[in-house]
Amino acid sequence: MQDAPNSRAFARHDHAHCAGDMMARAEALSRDKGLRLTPVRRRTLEILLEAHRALGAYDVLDRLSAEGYGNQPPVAYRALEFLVEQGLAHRIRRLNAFTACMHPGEAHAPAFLICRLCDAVAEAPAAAVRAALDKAASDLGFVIERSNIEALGLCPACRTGAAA
Amino acid sequence: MQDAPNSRAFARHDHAHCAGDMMARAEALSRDKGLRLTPVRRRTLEILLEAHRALGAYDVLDRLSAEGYGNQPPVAYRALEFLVEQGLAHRIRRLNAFTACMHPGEAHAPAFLICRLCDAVAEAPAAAVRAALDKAASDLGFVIERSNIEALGLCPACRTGAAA
DNA sequence: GCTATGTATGTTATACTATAACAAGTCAAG
DNA sequence: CTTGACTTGTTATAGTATAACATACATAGC
Ligand SMILES: [Zn+2]
Ligand SMILES: [Zn+2]
Ligand SMILES: [Zn+2]
Ligand SMILES: [Zn+2]
Repeated sequence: MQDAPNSRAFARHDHAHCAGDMMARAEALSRDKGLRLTPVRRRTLEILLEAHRALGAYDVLDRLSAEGYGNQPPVAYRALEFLVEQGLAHRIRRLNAFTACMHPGEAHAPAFLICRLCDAVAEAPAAAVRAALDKAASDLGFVIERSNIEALGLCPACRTGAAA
Repeated sequence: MQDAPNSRAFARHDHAHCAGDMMARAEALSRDKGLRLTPVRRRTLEILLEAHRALGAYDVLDRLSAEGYGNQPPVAYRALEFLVEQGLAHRIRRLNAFTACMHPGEAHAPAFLICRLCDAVAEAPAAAVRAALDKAASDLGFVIERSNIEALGLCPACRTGAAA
């Protein structure tokens, strides 16, 4: 059921462990905040974690419907929207896709690094980036509420492996 | 034919002058680089400049077709793609929209500040932001080729004018 | 218990965004 | 005037996202 992950977020790691850890954090977070991490929502998050790369809403929907959940777009979009709002997932606008957050709970304004060859998506720590952005905005009198910082390029593996 | 601009990029200015200036720059740039700034492409850029805010591809298409150009999506998408590739316009992914570049010719990695109330879009200087992003990427061994930096929030006018 | 209320899910239908593929026209070099 | 590169137009279709309504489920009062 699970695609072979073609991304390791730029570094080999014990993926089963990392996914399990994220789920545990998500459940703790839901308990603390009184959120309802229902079966569809939980399964959606698991799907994102298993894929370990950005998935389109319809990719998620395919998997959900194959497991007996609704098979219409709103089912996936609503679950994904919930996860994004709660900070458990992020939306990658450049890819029209979603990815599980790797630092749930920690307040963070992430930057995403997208490899154009292998489609890996890494969530880079971006406190400094966000600070610079806040500065640029406040110079114009603008107050930032949400931000999307996305970069396209080559991940370490693809950079050394291929010349394109 | 021209919408009342609801944005002034956060500052009053002589819009006719600013648009004319941008067109002049675009033509100079095209001459220098041997590009073909054809009627559709030129008109598309003018439309973006007149609107002075981000326009969807279909908004542009409506205007183009009303003026006798083709009325099918590829007409607009191709002209917009050309402008973006030549650095004469930018794509705002958060809005599925396009906006004329306010600094054509100058190498720049812009950040876009999008007001969620009045839809104004400002192109903020973001050299510092981009530098911080490059640093974050290189720490992970990632090489950035293109980036989208977009922020949603409140522009100065909407911040003082309304409490929402 | 039983109902009222809010929330979540399922479903239908449709709107919006984007591109593939091919045909026809334009332009400049040779 | 023919060739070849490029631009525009058109048809058709793919891909992304949401509105609106119906049903089911939970929890909290009564
Ligand atoms: Zn995150
Ligand atoms: Zn890669
Ligand atoms: Zn620009
Ligand atoms: Zn505003």
